[in-house]
Amino acid sequence: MRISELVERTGVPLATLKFYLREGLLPAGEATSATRAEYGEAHVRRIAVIRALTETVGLSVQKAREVLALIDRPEDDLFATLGRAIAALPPDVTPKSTQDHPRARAVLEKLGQVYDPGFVAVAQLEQALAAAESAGIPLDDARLAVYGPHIRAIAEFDVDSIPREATAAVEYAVLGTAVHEPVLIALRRLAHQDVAARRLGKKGPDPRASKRPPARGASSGRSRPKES
Amino acid sequence: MRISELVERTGVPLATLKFYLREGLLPAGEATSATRAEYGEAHVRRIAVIRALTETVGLSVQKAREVLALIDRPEDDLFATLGRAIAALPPDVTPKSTQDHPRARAVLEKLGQVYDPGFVAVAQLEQALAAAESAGIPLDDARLAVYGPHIRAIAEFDVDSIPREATAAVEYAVLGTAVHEPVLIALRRLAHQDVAARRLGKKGPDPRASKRPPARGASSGRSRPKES
DNA sequence: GGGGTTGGATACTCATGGTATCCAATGGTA
DNA sequence: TACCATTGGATACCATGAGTATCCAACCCC
Repeated sequence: MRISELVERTGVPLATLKFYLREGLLPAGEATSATRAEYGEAHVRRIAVIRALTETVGLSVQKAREVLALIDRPEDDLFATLGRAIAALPPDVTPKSTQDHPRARAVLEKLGQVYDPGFVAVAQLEQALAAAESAGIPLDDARLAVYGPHIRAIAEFDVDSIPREATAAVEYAVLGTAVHEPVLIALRRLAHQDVAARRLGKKGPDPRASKRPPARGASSGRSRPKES
Repeated sequence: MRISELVERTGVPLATLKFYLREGLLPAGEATSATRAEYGEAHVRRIAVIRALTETVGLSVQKAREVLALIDRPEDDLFATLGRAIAALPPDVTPKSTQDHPRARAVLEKLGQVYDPGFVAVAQLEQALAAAESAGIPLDDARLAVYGPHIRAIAEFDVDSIPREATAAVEYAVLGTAVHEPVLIALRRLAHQDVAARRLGKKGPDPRASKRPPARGASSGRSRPKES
């Protein structure tokens, strides 16, 4: 298909597609002449991934390019590739990687995970812990004892669901890590609202008591208050 | 203390503090004369929160101001305030709020939570689900069955740990929601790496052996769920 | 064979998030 | 009391990022 059809199919403006082409996010179509190139379904999909990465995951064009490059030319080592992908994900961490990450180390030790300062995610965790601390809400042991196992269970499912085949595995792992984060965050926010509504005696026709009803399939509440 | 001391204490440049003052993120000090104002510990803390919100949580100055305003002048309704805070958190969602959110609705129904299109977080979830889908990794039932309960358990702990006292509750809830998100994300990334190392035979930047037994609740690695 | 796409290059715009200058009033110190 | 560095406040400036818009010349298809 021609580029104008890509515009129609994806809803992305022509100028923006040209920008993605320029920036190397979107591979060029197959040139059929000096002024014509042929694009395929792969381009449509790629554009959707670009938008997902930039708009929803919140990556800069630069970071999105790095992630896409990992998918396009996966290193043989899934583990290292995953590490590189994580380095491209927010929050950006200042490359003082040589330094010690005391909070992260303490947390990882409590979780029984290896502390390796070479992991970018360790620096990200350190930064997040420091931020929580300076906001006056440090991650105490009780909270960690809750967060740790639940997050680990999620991560185990994630890793188990990675396909075996090497190329697919990289793409699945990299995109899955990035793209499910906003889902988890949104689920937590909604759960907060749902739990808060039930616990804190919500106004409205839901005078349910403080005990949590079965989480799955147990609908029956309705009409939760809306914010603004 | 004078502003120069704030600079020392926080490490934030004077020009930047003036910028925060201008933008209304940081309240003015108590003026003692036309060219002198007194700042206190509260200002030091506020600056730390501003940095946490902008650098780690990734809020724009505009959004950070909204969140801080909620903390400074909490509405009487914790629930509504929390909703407003969530609306300031990324990802930014296009305000087509009237519209239907089919994916989010389906997910919430499966979780037994109420679907209320008025929640900003519902639109955020819809966007995240759509992004996952277009990246080729939709949230299938099996994954939801894992994510849902674990996230809910986390959310229940979060809500239970909100202090009773009204003013403190708002600050705690708002900052806690925002500031623990990067922690959870970092924990998941590290858990991915840890689980992957154990499952797939580790070869990271650190050749240290993985001597720990298969961690909690682990089923050994099969793979292949992928149903995209 | 001519008008409407293209590809490719270049230039421009807009919003953010700071920085830097300038100024005039201080006010602590000598 | 003189004086100069420090403030607050206002305004101007700058760098980056993410597109947008324009041009142009080569095409293609009708």
